[in-house]
Amino acid sequence: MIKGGKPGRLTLESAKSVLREVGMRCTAARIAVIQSLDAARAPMTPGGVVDSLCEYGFDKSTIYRSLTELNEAGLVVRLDLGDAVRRFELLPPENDGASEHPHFMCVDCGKVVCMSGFDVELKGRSRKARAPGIMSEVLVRGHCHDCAT
Amino acid sequence: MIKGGKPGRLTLESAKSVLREVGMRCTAARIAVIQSLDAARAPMTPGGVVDSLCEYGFDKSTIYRSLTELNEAGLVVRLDLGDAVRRFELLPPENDGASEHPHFMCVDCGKVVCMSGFDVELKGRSRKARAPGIMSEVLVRGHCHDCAT
DNA sequence: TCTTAATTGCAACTTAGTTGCAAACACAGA
DNA sequence: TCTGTGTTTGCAACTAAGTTGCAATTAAGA
Ligand SMILES: [Mn+2]
Ligand SMILES: [Mn+2]
Ligand SMILES: [Zn+2]
Ligand SMILES: [Zn+2]
Repeated sequence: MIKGGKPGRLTLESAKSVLREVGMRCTAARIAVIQSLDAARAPMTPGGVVDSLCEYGFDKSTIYRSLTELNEAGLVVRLDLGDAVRRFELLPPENDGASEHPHFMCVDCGKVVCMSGFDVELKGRSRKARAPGIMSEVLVRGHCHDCAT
Repeated sequence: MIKGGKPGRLTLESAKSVLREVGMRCTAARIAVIQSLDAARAPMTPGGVVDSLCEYGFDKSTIYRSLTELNEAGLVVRLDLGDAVRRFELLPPENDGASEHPHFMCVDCGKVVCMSGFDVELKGRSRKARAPGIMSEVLVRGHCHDCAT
């Protein structure tokens, strides 16, 4: 439970404790990356994180490395949302696996939405249709309400 | 209806007629791209097409341009399958829209499978859950049967 | 405070994809 | 079949994202 933070905003202290919990050193770059991801309402591209933090003097290689490390540590998920760019999303604290959810991306405006309230069902049209594997992540592309005519 | 071709293989003549139907000139590069996509059993990355055709002397810029043009002409769909690489897939002749289907990509081995026999249903967990837009393309990621332990 | 391994900034590098332009080409019409 | 014209190509140079090696800096435990 985070105290003193605005809703949806990690405090400096909670960002630090989240790093310590996974055995990573608390560095300015990692904290900045976590806070940048936390401030965003949708998954961010690496370039977006770089843009948002380079102006504070962080190097792009540091940011790329931080994103990779945070992902390997399980604090951040790396999403492949299908516009030829990777995106990173900060997992909620005490992630119990329930945070997996489909994502929607608008093919017109590029907007990405977390479909946290949705389940996905794949149904074979014929009896013999067999799924090619075990589903772990779903991406839906289409036209968002703003872009649908 | 194509005559004289092996199943699933476009003849030279049918590749040409497909180009003429959409008002494009029949050039060696475009025919080669169409045949390369046709020979593949799964959507191809631009790099894959480049690799398969560069050795015959085609330039990579020509191949990239051909893929874009074939896509704009509606002969080829461009899929964004979520590994930060675009893929291209030749549409079947007399495409009636029924060729839209979900795709599966294995997060371990990268294999891509066309899930032509499947429908996707998105169900909101609560009554108020509203889809963020109109679904047009679905990608499922996961572990294929070969890679699942 | 000191020590040491982890992390950073930098600059050079890699690789996919794009672009401008002159030469080559497809094809409609003669 | 030949020709004229607009289209397409190959080339080489370029752009932009992401990666890498390494010396300098820093976090954190002793
Ligand atoms: Mn999400
Ligand atoms: Mn397909
Ligand atoms: Zn939109
Ligand atoms: Zn696999």
